[in-house]
Amino acid sequence: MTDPAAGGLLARFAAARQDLGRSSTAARIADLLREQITNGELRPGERLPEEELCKAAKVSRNTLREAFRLLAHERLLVHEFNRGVFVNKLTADDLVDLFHVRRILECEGVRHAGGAAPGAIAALDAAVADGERAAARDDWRGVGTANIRFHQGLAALCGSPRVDEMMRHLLAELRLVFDVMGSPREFHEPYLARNRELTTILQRGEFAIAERELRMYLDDAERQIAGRYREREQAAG
Amino acid sequence: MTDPAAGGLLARFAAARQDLGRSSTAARIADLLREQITNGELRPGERLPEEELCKAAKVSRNTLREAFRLLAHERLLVHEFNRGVFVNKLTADDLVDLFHVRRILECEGVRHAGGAAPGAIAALDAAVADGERAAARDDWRGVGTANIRFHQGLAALCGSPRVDEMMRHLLAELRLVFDVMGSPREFHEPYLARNRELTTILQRGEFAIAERELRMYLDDAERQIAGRYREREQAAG
DNA sequence: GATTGAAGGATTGTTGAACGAGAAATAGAG
DNA sequence: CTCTATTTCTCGTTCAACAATCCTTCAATC
Repeated sequence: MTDPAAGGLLARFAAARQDLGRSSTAARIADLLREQITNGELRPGERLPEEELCKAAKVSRNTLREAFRLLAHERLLVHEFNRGVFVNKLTADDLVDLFHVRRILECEGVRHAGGAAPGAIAALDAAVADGERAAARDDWRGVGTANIRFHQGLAALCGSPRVDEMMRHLLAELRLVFDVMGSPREFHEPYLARNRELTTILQRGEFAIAERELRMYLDDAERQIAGRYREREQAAG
Repeated sequence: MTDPAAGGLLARFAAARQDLGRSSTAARIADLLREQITNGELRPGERLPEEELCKAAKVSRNTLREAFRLLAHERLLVHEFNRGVFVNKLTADDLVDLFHVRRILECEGVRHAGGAAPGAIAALDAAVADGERAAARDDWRGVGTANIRFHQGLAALCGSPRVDEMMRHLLAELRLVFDVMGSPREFHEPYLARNRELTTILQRGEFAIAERELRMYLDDAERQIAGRYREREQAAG
């Protein structure tokens, strides 16, 4: 095909062509489902009946099943043999593990931020600035989205496509938890300033300090979410 | 269903029952394909034609497609829209990234091995012993399998199900590389002693030393594989 | 020789109908 | 209430069909 040594115009043209509507219906349905899960329309524990969903989506049941398989690997759906497919419902253990792996990946990124690609720290700054702008116009969903981008950017300091993908999955799973957190404002607001502070420390090249700060931040966030989880489970009886 | 507080006999029975033939045909076909990929019968770059494969496996094409979707998330297969499904072929960049992420996960495990679950270091010892036994009877495939178990065990020192899964995928991908490594004996033999040494250091509780040793080990392994890769690509012209 | 365009064949992606198996719900008896 | 049997629902799979796309081959032109 395209000679990899040819760089420039031809390589860019080929790459751009690759993106033009070249996705399967199954992938598109998976995107749709992912969107509904992460924006809260499909809730944790909810069952996804094939017949209903394929009619609503106007696709065949086989195609829907392929989409389900695509989403199962992101842990957004849980496939239970002969019982159907459910939106994943995180347990307290899941939460502990999620934060554990976040610590591994995000702290690794921060620890080695000195060797990160040129624009990686600038991207953090941009995410924080976007969050601040969204807060200024009371767009708390936008703040949440910028926050997610910020954390994706911390792991991206590792400069590893596989780490990036793992982090995407972790953050998608974490999105399932926002359900229990109540007001987006109340949840996200305190972290805006902390994101700004972390970014400033990183820009100063104080990576060990940044790592320490990030650990405390993640500990606090975990404690907060776990606390709400416990309340929720007690309220459910 | 089973009361989670009921522990003991009933919980163990329910868990065992969960494993009894409760997998779909799609999952079973995926297992079969995974086995063929990891033992070298299906080679990197090879295309998997649906019509042929579904006839050979005696399943319907829809079921085979579901199996493909299941394997794509492990990066063992690459799904190219409208062109078919291929056994993944690792690039030199993939190799660098694989070792990068291995360093993150395995070194994290070793660094914090002091807090690992009680049997975790014993499991490393068992894997090394199995490798030594396999070598003694000239079973070099068995040595390779024990080596993989050893590395899975290093990451398992983290005590995280998500890390375990990530590591499983990394090691499965790495299996794709063994194709280029020639003689299993030549490849695996030097690492037997190093696995034994690493385990001994861990058993002595010298975790920082173990981490240093593991980094050198992974650097050496990476250099070796990358060298063979370059040779192979030059030989291919 | 190289390049382009057209045609044909192969295969992928999707659809819909059908059927069997397993789980869940319901009904009836003690 | 518990237990058992039956019914209903839906999941998992199969099959056949068709449209769309890709790949290969061939012919024409420079």
